[in-house]
Amino acid sequence: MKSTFLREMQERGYLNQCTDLEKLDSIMSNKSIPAYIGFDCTASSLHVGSLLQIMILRLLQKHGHKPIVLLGGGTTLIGDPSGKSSTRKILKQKEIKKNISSIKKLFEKLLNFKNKKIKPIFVDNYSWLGKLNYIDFLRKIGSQFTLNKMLTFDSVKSRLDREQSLSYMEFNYMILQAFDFYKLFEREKCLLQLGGSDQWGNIVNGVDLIRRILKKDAFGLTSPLITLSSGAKMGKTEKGAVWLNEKLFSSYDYWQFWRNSDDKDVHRFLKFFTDIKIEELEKLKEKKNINDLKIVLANEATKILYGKMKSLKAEKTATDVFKFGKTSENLPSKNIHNKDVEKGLKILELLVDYEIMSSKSEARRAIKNNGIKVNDLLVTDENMIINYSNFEDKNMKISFGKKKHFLFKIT
RNA sequence: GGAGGGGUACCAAAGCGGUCAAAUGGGGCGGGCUGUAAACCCGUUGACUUCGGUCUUCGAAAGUUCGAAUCUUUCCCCCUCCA
Repeated sequence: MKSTFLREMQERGYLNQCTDLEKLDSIMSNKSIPAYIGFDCTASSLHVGSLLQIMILRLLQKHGHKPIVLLGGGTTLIGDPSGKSSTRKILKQKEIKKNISSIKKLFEKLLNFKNKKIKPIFVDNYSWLGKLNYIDFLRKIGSQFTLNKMLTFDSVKSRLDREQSLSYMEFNYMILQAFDFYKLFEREKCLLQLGGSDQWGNIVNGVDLIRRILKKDAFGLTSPLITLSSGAKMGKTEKGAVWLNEKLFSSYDYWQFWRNSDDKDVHRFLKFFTDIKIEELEKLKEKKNINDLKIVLANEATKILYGKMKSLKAEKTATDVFKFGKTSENLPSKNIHNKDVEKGLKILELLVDYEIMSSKSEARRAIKNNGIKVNDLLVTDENMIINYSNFEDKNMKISFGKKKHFLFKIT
């Protein structure tokens, strides 16, 4: 492969399927092109499930191509049926707008805005989808799609095969996404759409549409679906989704997320989710054992999202807590009122009130199972009262299990 | 439209008048071992509790009964076969 972008895509394992790899290679090796990835705006942030796509956008920039970030304000109103077994709840337009602006901020952290030539373009497909005239659209675009073909696409077929209902609205999703590509091709000369392998059908439809109407070549490229070695989908933990937003998922937890990767996932993840060069990775693999590589992974991944400072801080906190068993200032902290401490607070109430446990029953259970520690001392009595004597320097550490630690500070 | 089958906890699935807050498996959580891993082992998995119990749950509502996840009626939803 001649194109440096495609070569690195392949080396890093981002490459799954391409509509015409050879031709794309010859184009990309000759000039800089705009390429786009669409993102759903169903939540106020993206989670690690979308991280691979973000890494690909970064890679585009690294090799001198211009990324277009499509935030699907229009398509999110419809809901992509790909890979879903049932219709999702449909969001209000207002929420989607809010989500878009919040997701945009995330990209501002992750992409390069300094170099004018490759500065990302943000587009919201509502700006064209929202204005469509139904009849015109059917005549111009709808006529290019045959039902025969649409019914063969996985996203449609799997729903029908399993006799799960698929609304006419959702059925139209792929046409809208195809239309997006067509629009971006016209407006921004966007030659390439990237996406996860579940987007293949949608992407191919766009490529076809451009060929039919404009008689021009466009390309589609998908990345593999990343799963954990356990087979689970990436990005869900006991805390819920691993969000790429510090308000929803702290940088310390984010660091921990990577640190706790399965051995079998570490090498892949280093390639997928860090900026470390492939050759350097090979050397690292020889130098470090798997457990230390996890620290490298956590550091590098956290660095990309939250910067070097926060990454170092998270590592230091982790070393303090896990290696030295110390209480670290940087643990997730909770403020506790002076008057509560003065009165004395039952441990059960404290655990529930400060959202470490979701109910008193759960808290009781945790204590019974030796899961709760106050300042590293096992709590054996569920009626224990927390007061000043538990604080040292206005600080108290409460631990649930071996990994979840919280620092309580008196205010 | 006709004939059957079914909706049970996070998921799958048993129970088919009391002993059912509901077997079993998966998942989750905690403990042990370890490397903050995997595998394995143990415990736990509705809420509240003065630890005696109490309250709310088996698609929804009404009923029969001393007593219902279990029986009856109506309604909603899903599946299979026929048209």
